Amino acid sequence: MNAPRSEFLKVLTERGFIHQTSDFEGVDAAALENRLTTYVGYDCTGPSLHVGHLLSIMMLHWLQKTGAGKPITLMGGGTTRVGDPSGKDESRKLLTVEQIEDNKNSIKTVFSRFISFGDGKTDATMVDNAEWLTKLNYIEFLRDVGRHFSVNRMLSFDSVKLRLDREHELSFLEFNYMILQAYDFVELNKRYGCVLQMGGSDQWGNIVNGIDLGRRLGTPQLYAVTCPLLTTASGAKMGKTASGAVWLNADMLSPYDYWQFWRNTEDADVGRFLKLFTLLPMDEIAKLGSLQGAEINEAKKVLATEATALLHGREAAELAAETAQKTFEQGELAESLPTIEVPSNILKEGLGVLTAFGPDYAKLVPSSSEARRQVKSGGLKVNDQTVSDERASLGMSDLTSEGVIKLSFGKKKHVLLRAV
RNA sequence: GGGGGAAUGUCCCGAGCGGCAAAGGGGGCGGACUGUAAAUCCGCUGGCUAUGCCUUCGUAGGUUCGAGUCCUACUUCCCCCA
Repeated sequence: MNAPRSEFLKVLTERGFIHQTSDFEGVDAAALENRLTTYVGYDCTGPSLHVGHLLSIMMLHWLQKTGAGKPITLMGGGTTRVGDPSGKDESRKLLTVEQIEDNKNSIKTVFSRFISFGDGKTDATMVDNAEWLTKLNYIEFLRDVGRHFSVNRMLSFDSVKLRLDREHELSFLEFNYMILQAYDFVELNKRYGCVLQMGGSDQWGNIVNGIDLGRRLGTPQLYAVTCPLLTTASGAKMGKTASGAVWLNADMLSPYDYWQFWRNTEDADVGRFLKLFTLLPMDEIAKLGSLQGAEINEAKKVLATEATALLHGREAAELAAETAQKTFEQGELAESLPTIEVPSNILKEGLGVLTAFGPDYAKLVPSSSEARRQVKSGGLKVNDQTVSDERASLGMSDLTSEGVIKLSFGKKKHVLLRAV
């Protein structure tokens, strides 16, 4: 792999986005000529994307910023009805068409934070593969596209092999997923002149299938670029918190919690994440990354604020930083912590601690039983006092002078109950 | 087509003479130590209106006071013989 000549690949390479490329020089050349129309596909399996998707979104961001080409965000309105078997042990429950539509609309909102849409040459476009996939005619499709796929070869792909090796069911429906994704690539080439597909490294096989299909169907040369699968330095899959995935939609995960997620990055990951998830110049990142010992906390704060600012805006990021500073460094009560409203008449009657921490109110623990266990191990606090009696109840007298009750789970997770 | 084996706690792997909320790991969570880090050590790891009740061992029935455990059928997978 020679040094890239295009700004686009230079940025991607030095920031650590690239896992594999099908033809580095080819992509480089297309980027130099600013004709690197590129797509990334997003399934509509959930109501929000999560940090795992962020890498590919950032790649589209750089694509646009360096002027290398036009970004296309492909919503998998059609493919989600089939379900990608990659990396999963079991097939997902089939989502209804309505659910998929809802998810799609909810997911869509995030992209405009990172790339700008419009009609200009490098403005991004959003398309939905339901547009063409739902209109396919089975027999025609088999004859035109299906004949180019070898089942022998399909069986050798990891996404399929994993299921077979583990003796798990793989339905014919899912087996078709890679064919549809390959077809998407070709279709996007025809419609938009798209020549590059990017995605996570688990998508490599699917993307290469698209390139092969394109060659057989006579498209210009297509390319693949994949980014590494995100793991933390200690090997854990990245993107999970106590309360689930690290969502990108603000209504699924507050900017404060999002900031916290980045703030808790492992030491060894700080430099890498700054390169991937912020737009800070490389020399500044190098400076931050070289901090040692406790000083590295400063770099983590920068990472948290910059990453949050990208997604939720500068103002929300700084508020989150400030909230964290009050809560963690000054030990004060920050009123900007995530807040749950509780009708005052419920407080007057007394609200059981277990219930208050549970899924009906603070949502800090998933069940009363879990709350009970946490009381035993000293993990729950009310107004910074460890809860020792699981039968205690919260009342109006627990309200602080600010009119709230601070509930804490562990050392890091805090929620305010506010009487209304 | 015939014969033999397997499916376990809805994160994963995996023990389980008929008395089982079910051994042991991994992962996760909490506590201690720290720097809101890692490593290490300790505890927890089905739900609930909770000294009790309810739901869990591929699916559906059956035997039994009692079934993850025995029987029958079905589903899926693996191995051997054709």
